[in-house]
Amino acid sequence: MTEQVFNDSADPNAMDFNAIQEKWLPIWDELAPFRSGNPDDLRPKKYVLDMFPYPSGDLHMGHAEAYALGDVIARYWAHKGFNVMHPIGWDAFGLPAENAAIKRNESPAIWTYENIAVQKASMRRYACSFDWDRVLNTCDPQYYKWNQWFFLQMYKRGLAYRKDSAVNWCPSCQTVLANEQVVAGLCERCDSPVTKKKLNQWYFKITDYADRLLDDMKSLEGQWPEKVLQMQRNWIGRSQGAEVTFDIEGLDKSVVVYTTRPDTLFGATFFVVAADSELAAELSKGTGAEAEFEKYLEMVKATSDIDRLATDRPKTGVFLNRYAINPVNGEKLPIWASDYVLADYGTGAIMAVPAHDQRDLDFAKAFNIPVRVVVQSDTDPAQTFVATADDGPHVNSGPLDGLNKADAIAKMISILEKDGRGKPAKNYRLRDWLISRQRFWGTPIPIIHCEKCGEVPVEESQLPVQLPDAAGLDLAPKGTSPLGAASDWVNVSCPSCGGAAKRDADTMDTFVDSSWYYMRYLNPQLEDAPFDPKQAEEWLPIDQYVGGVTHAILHLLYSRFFTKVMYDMGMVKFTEPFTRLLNQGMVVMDGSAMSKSRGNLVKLGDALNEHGVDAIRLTMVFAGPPEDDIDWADVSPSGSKKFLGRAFRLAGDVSTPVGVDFKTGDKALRKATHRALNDAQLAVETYRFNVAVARTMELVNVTRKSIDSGCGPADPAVREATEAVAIMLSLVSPFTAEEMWEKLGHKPSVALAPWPDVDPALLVEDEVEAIVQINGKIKERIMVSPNISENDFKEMALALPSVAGEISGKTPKAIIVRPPKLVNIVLG
RNA sequence: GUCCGGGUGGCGGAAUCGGCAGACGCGCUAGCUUGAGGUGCUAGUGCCCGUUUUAGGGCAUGGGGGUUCAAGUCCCCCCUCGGACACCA
Repeated sequence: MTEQVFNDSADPNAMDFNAIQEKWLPIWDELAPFRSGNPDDLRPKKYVLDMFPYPSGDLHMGHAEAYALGDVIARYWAHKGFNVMHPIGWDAFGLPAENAAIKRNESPAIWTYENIAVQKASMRRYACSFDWDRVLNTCDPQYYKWNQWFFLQMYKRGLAYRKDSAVNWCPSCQTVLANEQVVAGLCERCDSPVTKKKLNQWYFKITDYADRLLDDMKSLEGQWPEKVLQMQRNWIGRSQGAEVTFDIEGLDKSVVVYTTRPDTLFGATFFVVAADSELAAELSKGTGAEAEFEKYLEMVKATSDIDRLATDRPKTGVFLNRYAINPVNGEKLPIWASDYVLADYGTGAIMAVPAHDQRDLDFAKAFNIPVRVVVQSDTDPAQTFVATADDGPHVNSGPLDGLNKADAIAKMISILEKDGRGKPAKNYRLRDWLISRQRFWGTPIPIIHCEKCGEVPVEESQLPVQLPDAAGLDLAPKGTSPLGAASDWVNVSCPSCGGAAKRDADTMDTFVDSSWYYMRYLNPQLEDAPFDPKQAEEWLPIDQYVGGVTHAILHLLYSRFFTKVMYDMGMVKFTEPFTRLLNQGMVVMDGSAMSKSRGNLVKLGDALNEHGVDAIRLTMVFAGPPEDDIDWADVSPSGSKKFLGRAFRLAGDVSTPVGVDFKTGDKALRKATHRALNDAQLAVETYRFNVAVARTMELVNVTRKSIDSGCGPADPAVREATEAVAIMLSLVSPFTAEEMWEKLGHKPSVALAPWPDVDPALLVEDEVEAIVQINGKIKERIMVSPNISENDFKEMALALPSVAGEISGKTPKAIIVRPPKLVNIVLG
């Protein structure tokens, strides 16, 4: 409301941002400058993609930053003559819609489509350069049909399977979670402590692709943030080592362990099996230790995941009254059960080498188990209780004595292989992707369970398996899918035998939806395939992906997996979906994340009402490097607005007609213009958008000076500069740029104006400032030709009176000459 | 604990190769414009010392060391902040 009071409507050069927003939006709707589907379009293609939003309420400041940055890139490539595809859609399945539906007692679809409409209107207002002909919603049956289709292809290829397993269970959401959705023992969505539950669930076999997911990252190096690559590497967690087979004393059975340090086998002094493994139960039988073991196991089961993850948790365990035989020296190693060994990693059993593994040492200390050093080092783990992991000569290790780590590992593996007691092995942290969810608002799993025939896939011709009407269904979380109660829907006849059967009532993890959505944008309406392979060949892979780092593992890993599966199916010819990735930072307030509860929430709508779309976009882009967080307390939208006014006023001052020959214009201003264009394009291409804006500001400043106290408004160079400003500014603040473009006498839209060619001749300076140093201290500044010869430069420096005076009598020790930048005379 | 990033004025941040540290902006100060200003414009603004008109000098990119004619940039050690992972054998 302050706006009306201070709105300077008397000044004909002032901009009323509300008016120009209202003016241009309908014109842009009409012109659709970012439509990318024209088959006759011969421009080379670029695919720029922003991560699609989840439709929970209106857009917020975070969206505003991400979309401003994506827009700079998309608009830039359009100016550079590319046919840019920049689509948007909605990640529309998921829990918030379902929770809202429960609260409002209506279908999740209503809430979802309402929010989509709100967000879509905000995106239009925000001048996002989206291609509105390509929109998709993942909750539309035309979309999720293809989730089901992909599921069936996975199933055919043995990549979708069901198994019984202790899965992560969120007691609050009442559904299972993928490993990736458990953060520090808590549910990613609601922060409730996650528990374990034995369930039969569907998985995608992402572990089959572990090596490729890891190795193919080579091609992403330098294109993706190193941080994201590192996180994915850690998540996949490949390790190299060996499997070693131990016999069990008194049992006709052997147990295999996985170790990364087979070279320390002579240092093993005990043996541990995961307390919650089948193996532990089996080994404890008939030893007299069963009762002890059962008691311990109960305790372990009662321990929550967060407690298990506590850093300094003391080691616990129970001796099973059994011994494993060390295959290299025949020693008897006591077998313990403990929860520090995980049942689902490696083989669930380990050889314990306390001298060289901290966890084993902690355990040995707790239970008074001997420590035997087999790799020499300065400190003694038995005394310091710090395990040594350094390289060094092996001792107490028979044939390995004297060898270093690498040689000892190789030798031990060859010894074990010869005896048939072991072999090289790899292990991964990555687990298969659990995709079943016990909730309503998701893609139904296209499987029918028949008592006679088992699991029967739905015929492809019968897809989509549509969600039933939510009306009459109880969506409240209760541990089993609400779909199970939709009797008309769930009861079907078996496609195989025709007998009574039931649909699988679970729905898919919504990350399935987002694993391939970027391909659907090619033909969102296509009916007989997920996408047109010809279009895929033209547009994919994505040239530039923009989104938050929160998806560093989940979405980006799953998408890479899907792409590789599609490659194997012959559907696409590339193996990585996202060629370049930009992770924008967050918008925070006073150092912490904005939230209603903290009371530091800035509403995007309020910010736009107060400062206008252009100023907010400019503020987002100019605040700093895109990867860094923006603290809204540190930035100045009113400063942005002021600059936009300055830029806009240039257009009003230009007095030459459209088409005037720039070549006759003021040379200094022309140079500034071409320098700015050159620097800005380089900056945009290297994600230094804030620097591109700074160069635009500089050009505005020198143009102002030229008009007021230089060549004057009638000089053609002023038009050239102002047109360049309009085009550079259109990346960030399209309304102002469009208004300038019109004032300059051009037809809309400035978005379609080609980026002016930079004249290399104008980038060359006639004279540059050089510095003359004596002993590294600046003495003089002189103007020299940029291609001055080394000798001329040196002579010129030495001839300077002040320099000559200082040298007089002394012989310089060295004269460093770097034309045309500096001369450094070292007197010593 | 392990692995990644960072640390530059009062603030956000610039700085292809090692070559003028602090671009651009915010804020601040003074002045002009204005009935008024939260507008516009002009000038100034890293820190310290010095300068009656006449002026220059020193110190500065978390700290310490090193390489170099020359270091924000390269090397070593340390401090510190942030993020990710966290019993993965």
